[in-house]
Amino acid sequence: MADLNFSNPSGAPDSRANEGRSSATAPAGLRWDIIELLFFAYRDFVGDADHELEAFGFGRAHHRVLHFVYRYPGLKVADLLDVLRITKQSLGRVLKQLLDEGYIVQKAGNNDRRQRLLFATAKGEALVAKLAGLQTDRLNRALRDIGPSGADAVRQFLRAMIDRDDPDKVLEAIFGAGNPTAKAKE
Amino acid sequence: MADLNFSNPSGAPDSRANEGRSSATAPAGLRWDIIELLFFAYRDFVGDADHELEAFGFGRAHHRVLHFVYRYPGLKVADLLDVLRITKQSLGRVLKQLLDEGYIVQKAGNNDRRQRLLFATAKGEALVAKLAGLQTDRLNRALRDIGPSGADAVRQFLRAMIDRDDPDKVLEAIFGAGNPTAKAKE
DNA sequence: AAGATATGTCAATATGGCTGACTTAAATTT
DNA sequence: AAATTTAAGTCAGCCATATTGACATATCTT
Repeated sequence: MADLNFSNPSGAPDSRANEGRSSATAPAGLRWDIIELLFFAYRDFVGDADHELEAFGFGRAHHRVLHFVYRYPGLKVADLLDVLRITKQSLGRVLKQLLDEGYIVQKAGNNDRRQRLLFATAKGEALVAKLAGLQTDRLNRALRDIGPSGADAVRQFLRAMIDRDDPDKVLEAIFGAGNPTAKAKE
Repeated sequence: MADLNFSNPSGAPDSRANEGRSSATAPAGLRWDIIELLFFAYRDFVGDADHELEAFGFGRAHHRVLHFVYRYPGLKVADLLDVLRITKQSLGRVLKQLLDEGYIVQKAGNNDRRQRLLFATAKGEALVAKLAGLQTDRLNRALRDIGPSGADAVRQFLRAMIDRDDPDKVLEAIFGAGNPTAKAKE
């Protein structure tokens, strides 16, 4: 195999992997370690679902749509656009497939019959629960060792990573109601 | 604006947002909350860099390449393919741009002159450090409130989220040497 | 009646993935 | 020395997912 380490076969500069800080900018050092851990953790986290989705001929985009429609039944198309931060045209393609194949249904709003309120069907629920199950398995494994207080720290960390200006409907639901966080909504 | 809540304008099923468990699979409930927090946290985390990259005419793919080349100087093309889990052809396009525009240079390996070892130039370092600075700012904000033990929990959680079978060179560096667990690294 | 809004759709384009086939140069094996 | 394997690069084309701009339709608001 040769050369499996990062030793320096060409006399070039040494690895910066363990520097802990860069010479370039931040006074207290850049958080290279967490930046990379987030990259790999998220890659493998979504990989669980990606693999399963292939069998259905779906991609990550279908998963995101189905997930939020299942979780927030009656979501409007406009809400979904806010949450996913994509354009109507991009959503249209994916949503049409999910509708055509019976994972989602639309109902006209009662107050405003222009609106198309979205709901997951039983078929849609089954798929989204299967995917969430895979991801939950990984999360449970990762949370097992750090205890309840660690899990709380993780939740608090993730919440604090999210932009709070201009929240969409889903974020309002997450941060608004029964979910007071470190500082709540401020 | 109308209808800013998730109340039920069409008599449809209630929101599942606060269920805590699904009727579908997992015995102890699916971790919907963390699944969603991860989605939003990662979306905003990479959004910091994405926005800045636009000004350079680069995309997320360029960032990933430049990041790992900077962090692990002398990385071979084959290593990069393992880490990013993309094909040679996909990498080729972005790598060529980064080479042409002077963010990365290649050197032939000493032991094996077929290899092209990759190094970030000063120009490349400046860009990658700028991007890491933006992401570090967000991380610092998020970690500030949970204290050192919370930060350790987050690190431990993220490490446990990553697949350990078939690790690439970078993961070997992260998990192998001076990084027995959530501690050390300094 | 006029205007604004919610959704859907057309056409064109870009990015970043993919596969398969092939070349070149250099290392390794026989 | 010759054959094979390996590392990298490239060509050609395909697909998924994103983009913008323009426009149609139905419906709500004024």
